[in-house]
Amino acid sequence: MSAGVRRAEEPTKAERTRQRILDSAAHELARHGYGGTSLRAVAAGADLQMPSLYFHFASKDELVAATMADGIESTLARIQDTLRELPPTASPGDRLQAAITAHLGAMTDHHDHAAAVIRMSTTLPTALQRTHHLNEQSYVALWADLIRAAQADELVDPEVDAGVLAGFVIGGLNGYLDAPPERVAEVSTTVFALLTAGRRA
Amino acid sequence: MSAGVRRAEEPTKAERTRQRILDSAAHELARHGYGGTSLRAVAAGADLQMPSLYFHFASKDELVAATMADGIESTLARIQDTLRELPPTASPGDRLQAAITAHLGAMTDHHDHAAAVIRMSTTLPTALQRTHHLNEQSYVALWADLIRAAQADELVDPEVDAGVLAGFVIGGLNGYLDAPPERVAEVSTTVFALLTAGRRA
Amino acid sequence: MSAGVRRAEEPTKAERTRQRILDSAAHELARHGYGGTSLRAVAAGADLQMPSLYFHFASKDELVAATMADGIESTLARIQDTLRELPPTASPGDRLQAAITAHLGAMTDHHDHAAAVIRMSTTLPTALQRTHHLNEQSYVALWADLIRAAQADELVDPEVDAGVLAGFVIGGLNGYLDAPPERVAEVSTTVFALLTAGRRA
Amino acid sequence: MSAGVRRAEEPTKAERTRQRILDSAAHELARHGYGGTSLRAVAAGADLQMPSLYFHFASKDELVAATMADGIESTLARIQDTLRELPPTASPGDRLQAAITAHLGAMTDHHDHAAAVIRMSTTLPTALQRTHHLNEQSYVALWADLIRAAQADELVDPEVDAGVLAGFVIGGLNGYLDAPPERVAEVSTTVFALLTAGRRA
DNA sequence: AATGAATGAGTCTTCATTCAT
DNA sequence: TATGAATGAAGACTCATTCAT
Repeated sequence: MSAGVRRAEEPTKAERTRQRILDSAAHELARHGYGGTSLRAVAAGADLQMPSLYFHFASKDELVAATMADGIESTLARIQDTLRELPPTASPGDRLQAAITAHLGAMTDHHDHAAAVIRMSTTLPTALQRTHHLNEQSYVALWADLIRAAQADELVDPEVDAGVLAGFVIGGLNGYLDAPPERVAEVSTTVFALLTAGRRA
Repeated sequence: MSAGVRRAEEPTKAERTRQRILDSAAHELARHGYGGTSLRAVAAGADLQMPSLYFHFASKDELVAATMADGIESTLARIQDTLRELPPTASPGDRLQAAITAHLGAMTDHHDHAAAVIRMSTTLPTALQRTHHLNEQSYVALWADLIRAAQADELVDPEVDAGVLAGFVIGGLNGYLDAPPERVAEVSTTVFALLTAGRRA
Repeated sequence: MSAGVRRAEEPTKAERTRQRILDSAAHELARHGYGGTSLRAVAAGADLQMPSLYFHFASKDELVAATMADGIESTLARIQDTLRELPPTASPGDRLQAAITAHLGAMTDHHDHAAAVIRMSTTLPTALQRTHHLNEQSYVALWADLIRAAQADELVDPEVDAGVLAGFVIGGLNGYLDAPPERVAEVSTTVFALLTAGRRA
Repeated sequence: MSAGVRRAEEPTKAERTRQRILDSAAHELARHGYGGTSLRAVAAGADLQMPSLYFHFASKDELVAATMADGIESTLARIQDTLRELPPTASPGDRLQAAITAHLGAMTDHHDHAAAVIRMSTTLPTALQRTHHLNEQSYVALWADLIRAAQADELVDPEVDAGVLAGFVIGGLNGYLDAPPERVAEVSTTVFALLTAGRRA
């Protein structure tokens, strides 16, 4: 305790515990879904007794909501950071390719958090569904924008509906959730080739 | 009943009840996952008391396994029937297009059964995972074959790995699980266009 | 059914089934007690479906009562037959020794039936306790008579209360319920020697 | 509580609850056997709700095992304490007599605990049988030693097998489980007289 | 004489949650 | 900041029993 000066970078003990809980929750939720995840297991994974969770989260649903937010935000942030770091000269195609790689990378790097979001989605209690849908839609919108830019560039077939295609691509990519990290490059290339097939080498 | 001859088409009372249970189970499992599905709810959906389930299935796991088998088989059968009914002159492209439509059609027609299979997969207890994985693999193999035939015909880019692509397509299509039936045609066209983009109009 | 003449010695099909049920019930009751015995197991042991028991017995309690009566009666009958078959010249000591051997013999020959009676006694529902106690008392009385006769003959210490001793002997003998048949003779001799120790070789 | 020093004599709240549960379990098990004892009844007898039992015992079997251990240990301890407190000058006969009285006393003082052990023994699930058998054998061995000492002293007929006799005596004594306390003296005398009949006044 | 189908009450057990400490 | 002790509701599953066949 020792009344030290607290820097922003040094997380509180409470904050560290909270993160351990979120990690454990993601781990369990990814594997057992909402209904199959018990707080006992979450607590055990965070080296805590069950009631201690209530110091950090008011209820199971609040914990689940926080876990999902954590997962979505980190994936979104990753893609946005990746795009932002591209040189201004990057073409729509470069941006699309980078997004694909970033999405696959997020899935392998934060496997449990991504998996929790993807797999729990439909088994959520109605209270949590609404929030999830909004998040999902804004993510689809991000991809639709990327695709539209590529279509404007004639890199992707302009006939295809960008929204439909965005949903298809996200669903397809999510199928590689459990793929080993070393296949990321291959999948990324394959998917990009598919989207841009027959146009500009 | 009175000593009548039983035709194959007249299901037993037990068979009818069993099917009601499977339908109800699919409904619940699709919405709440394995861990979130209670036998009480399944029974209620089949107009039965909970213990009556045990006359037809020995345990929750056996019921879930039967539900999954039901779902997979009906989708597989649908695709295979569709392909079989195509004229012998049908090209690999026709077959691929027909499969896409059949998959989407199965998802909308047997929504709950398909959804149960797709959504439960990862939250299954380990005992049931094995069976599921085998089914899944044989389904992926079916699609890989369709794709390879199209590649031989130069309709799909031969550079792309057929297995990877099959997984991607299935994942992408499954994303339309909840899409309204009237969009099936649009999605089907879009996906086919995507796969064959830039080749033979 | 073939309208045959029925002799007293040829048991009806129903009678045979009933006996199979009683045997199976004794087997289960001896091993699991009243509360631990399920009718399903009893039926299985008699090669029947559970509801079929109700054709022969109106309820679980009636079946249990019949099983106990069966067990007690057969043991009582065995001892009485043994005593009756002794020559009129048999001494009280001979009769006592014969009874001991008969009791031990009944326990090994009709092991399950004897065990059911002995072990279930205290775990019975109150409705059945009464009947059991009456049977028990008349059995103790039989032994008290045998002991009193031996005391009159100065073969057993006349100072000892015959009732107390009868209870002790029965309890002691019942402890050998699971003893292997080949030890019957040894136990029988030991017990008789104990009762008559120091008197008339 | 207020930061007090905990003495060994002051049992924890948990320890007190645990003992109440054990007492209630003994009460129920003695009357209804393993299969007939419901945790609901045990909890009620301990002024608890059923699930609260699981804070103290992980399962029904663990509770039953603890109850049996409790019963056996307390009886064993009682006899051993009694023997230890005898003056060094006590003869084998004195020791045997004291053991008989101690066994009967334990049965009346800790009636339920003793009865639970005695009556449940045979209806136990196989998992618990093993432990019980070991306890039983060491108890028989204790008695066999006492008897052998008395035989060496010619107080008990040396011809008789000490092991067989020990089993017989324990079984016989256990028959008095439900005897009223005021008969303990009479039974004790009777049994001792029986064992030593015809020898040394 | 026996069974197939079903059920209400009850089994053991786990759940999310509370609250005093 | 965390835990020890407890609980009401619900979980899957088994029970004895019924009744039409």
